[in-house]
Amino acid sequence: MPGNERATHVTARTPTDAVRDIPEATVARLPVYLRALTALADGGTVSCSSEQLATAAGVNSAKLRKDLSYLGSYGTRGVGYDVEYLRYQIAREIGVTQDWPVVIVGIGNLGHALANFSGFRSRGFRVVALLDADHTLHEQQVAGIVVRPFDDLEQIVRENDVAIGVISVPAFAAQDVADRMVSAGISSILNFAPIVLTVPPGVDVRKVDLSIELQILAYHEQRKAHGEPV
Amino acid sequence: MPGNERATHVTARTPTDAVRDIPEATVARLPVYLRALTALADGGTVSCSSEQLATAAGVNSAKLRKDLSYLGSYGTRGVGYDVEYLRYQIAREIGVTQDWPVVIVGIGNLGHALANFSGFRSRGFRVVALLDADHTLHEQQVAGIVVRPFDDLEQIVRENDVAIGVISVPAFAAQDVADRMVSAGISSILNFAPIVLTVPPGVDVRKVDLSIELQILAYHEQRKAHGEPV
DNA sequence: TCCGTTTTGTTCTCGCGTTCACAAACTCCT
DNA sequence: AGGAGTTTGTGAACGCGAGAACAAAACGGA
Repeated sequence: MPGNERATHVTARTPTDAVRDIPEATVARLPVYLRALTALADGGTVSCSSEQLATAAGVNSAKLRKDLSYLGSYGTRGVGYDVEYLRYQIAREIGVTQDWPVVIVGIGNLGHALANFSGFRSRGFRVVALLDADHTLHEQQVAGIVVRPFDDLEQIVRENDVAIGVISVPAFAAQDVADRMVSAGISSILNFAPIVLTVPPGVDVRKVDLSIELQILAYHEQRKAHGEPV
Repeated sequence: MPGNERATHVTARTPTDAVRDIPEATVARLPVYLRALTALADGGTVSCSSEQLATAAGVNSAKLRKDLSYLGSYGTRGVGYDVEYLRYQIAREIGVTQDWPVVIVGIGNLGHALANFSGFRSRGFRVVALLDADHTLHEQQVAGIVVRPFDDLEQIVRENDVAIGVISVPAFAAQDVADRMVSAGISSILNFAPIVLTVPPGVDVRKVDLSIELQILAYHEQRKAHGEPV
């Protein structure tokens, strides 16, 4: 995805700050590489070539090598990459060597699914709270975590130093939730509500939208059917 | 696909086929415009400028106009766009003026949430079947639809002319499900399993991956914290 | 009818991302 | 030790997308 217009990314950077900045397109692929490396490691693979890893990640090897080159030189020419070493380096670069605390707001069907999603814990995230405005849900346990009132947001963010929030409420409530999150100190939001969120500069928003994905598929599907009569 | 590596898009096009081909980046935004127009129409707005619509869709107006220009000239200079007319034109271009039949495979937590997702019906899709290999789920109703055995896939695809499949099974089962879908005749897949699917040319795959989205946020979050001490 | 105002549709330029192609560097074998 | 074979890391070319800027077209008022 060129540029990646899904993320509203605003970062203040000081001139002295000589941190390599990694292209957004590359950042979006690092998690894929990380997962592929984890799978290789689980399978007992100790070392791999860029070709192998690229295949596992579903990209071509030139792109993979260029992406990795932004992080540094972690391979050995003529040999390949040490799986465990590279895995750690990518995890460190992404920032998932320790767990990030996350709050989920909106415990409907989707919120349930998210709370139960095992990938959270295994991939560098920890759900510290489930919130919902509906008081009939409070005190209920979901995935071993008790659902609390939405108004507890500020307290929870403060106490757990939460930076990432997940919004899985209906569209009409999403902007309000986002506003409260931002004012509580959250600066990265993953939004499942089908609406365009407005947030101040410095806050990152990524959206996941089922109907958009389906409609993109529908477009191509229509093309196939139309282009060549089967 | 250079524009969007999330979709494996292979389309055979005949030389005589003079269908405008719309850039992938534009295709990905059309559903957003469609939604914004629907919201405007619901709010009673009859006509709007590119500026208004762009704001509602969260893009800048130049980009919006350029995107729309790929579809044709549906606006009036000095006036703007007729909301209902433009909405229909975009829906037609995407191919959601009629409903697309969809099957969902994997009725766990996420599958439940997807089955209950109201946006399906309202945005051009119709869930014709819920499938799961776990026979303890069969005969159960989810969102008013009875869960059927995975082995019914071929029959269902044939009888309902299904082109789009949704995969919400665990990662280890996803490739098998995809293979079965493809051989049953499905040519567009929305994959929620955290794995890279391999499919033959001509089949589109889009993936939705929660941990990847979170990890991208984590990367930027780490940067913010590191770059400037709050 | 004519002119000013508004807003679209399009052209142009710039920057980013992808890919190719190759030099550098490492291993292995003789 | 030296050469053949591998594989990484990167410089350069190319193509696509974003945004600015402007010409074309429609409307309204005098």
